[in-house]
Amino acid sequence: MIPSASALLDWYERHRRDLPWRAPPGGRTPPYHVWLSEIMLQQTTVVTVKPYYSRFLSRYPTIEALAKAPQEDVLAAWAGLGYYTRARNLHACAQQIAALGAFPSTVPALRALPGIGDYTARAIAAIAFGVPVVPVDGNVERVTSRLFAIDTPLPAARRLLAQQAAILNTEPAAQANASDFAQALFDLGATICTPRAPTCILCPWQPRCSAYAQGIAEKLPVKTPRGAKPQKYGACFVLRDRHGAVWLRRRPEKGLLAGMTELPGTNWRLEAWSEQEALSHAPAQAEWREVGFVTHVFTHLTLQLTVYDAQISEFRSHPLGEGFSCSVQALEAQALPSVMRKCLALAGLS
DNA sequence: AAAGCGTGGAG
DNA sequence: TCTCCAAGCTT
Repeated sequence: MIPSASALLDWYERHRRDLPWRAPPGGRTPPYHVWLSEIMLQQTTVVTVKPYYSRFLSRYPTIEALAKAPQEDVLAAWAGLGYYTRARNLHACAQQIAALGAFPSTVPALRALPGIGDYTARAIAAIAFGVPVVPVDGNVERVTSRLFAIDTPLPAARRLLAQQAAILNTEPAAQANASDFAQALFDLGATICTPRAPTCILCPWQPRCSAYAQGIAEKLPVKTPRGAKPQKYGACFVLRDRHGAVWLRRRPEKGLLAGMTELPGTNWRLEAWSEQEALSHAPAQAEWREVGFVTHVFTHLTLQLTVYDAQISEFRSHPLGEGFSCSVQALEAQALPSVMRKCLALAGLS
């Protein structure tokens, strides 16, 4: 039996979350805002996104303003949010859309843009343009797996769950209210059909939920466990001149933290570095002092950095490698990822 | 198509 | 401390 779309829409009308990128009932969020929020929300919580979203919109009120901005500035505005390829794709995407002259409104046209995959294309189409499609994100996968009691483990079950989710969309009420229906599914997953301890008592779809009937809602969806992440080691150097400025450099255009600003340092490897070996990678000869360690967990590795600091009189009187000088006041505007901000904080900066 | 790609918060 | 998680995309 197909759960009733109108039951969900009624529930949504009463319990919808008030979010910065969500228009009041009856209103419509501009596609630029929908798109920006969707990119920021990829693998990122609402609480984390909120301050970034409002800051980003004040800085780039229109997609044209974003398109014209230097990539460095966009990365700086994104610093701390993670998954920095999103920011690079966002910028490239803004330029493509600005060149088009209008925001694409169909799933295939959206899908062709950088940083927009199957999920995001459907989300923008449904939310901003009312196209009757269901965006299948983690919320919808969870809701669907419980509704139909699908215990095939993710990510193998992804296609099956997408097919089942499409069944939800066969009702006229769902198709006629595509924007609300999509967001209602998100809210159901975020507030009722939660990963742990779902509140099935309050769920508008509880009478039709197969997992609830079997008492296995909390066990779904099943996920294949992932392997342990390797531990890596590195060292970085906080070099200051007598004016207090810091020596920084830009990371390579590909790979981890691509294009972001960093402290100069060693590469990151599985084997720990001896002090002597680490210091041979220092940006200058100086009296280096070990400040301490920073541990940072990335998606696929754990990194331990040894932080050294030293002071010299003038940067230009030393043979420094690639890099640039940055005043302490200007650090905030740099595209410094969180791991680097931790290192700077340990050395007493920022 | 499996792996790479950030971060901070909750339990 | 540790594991899992949050509106996934790209190669």
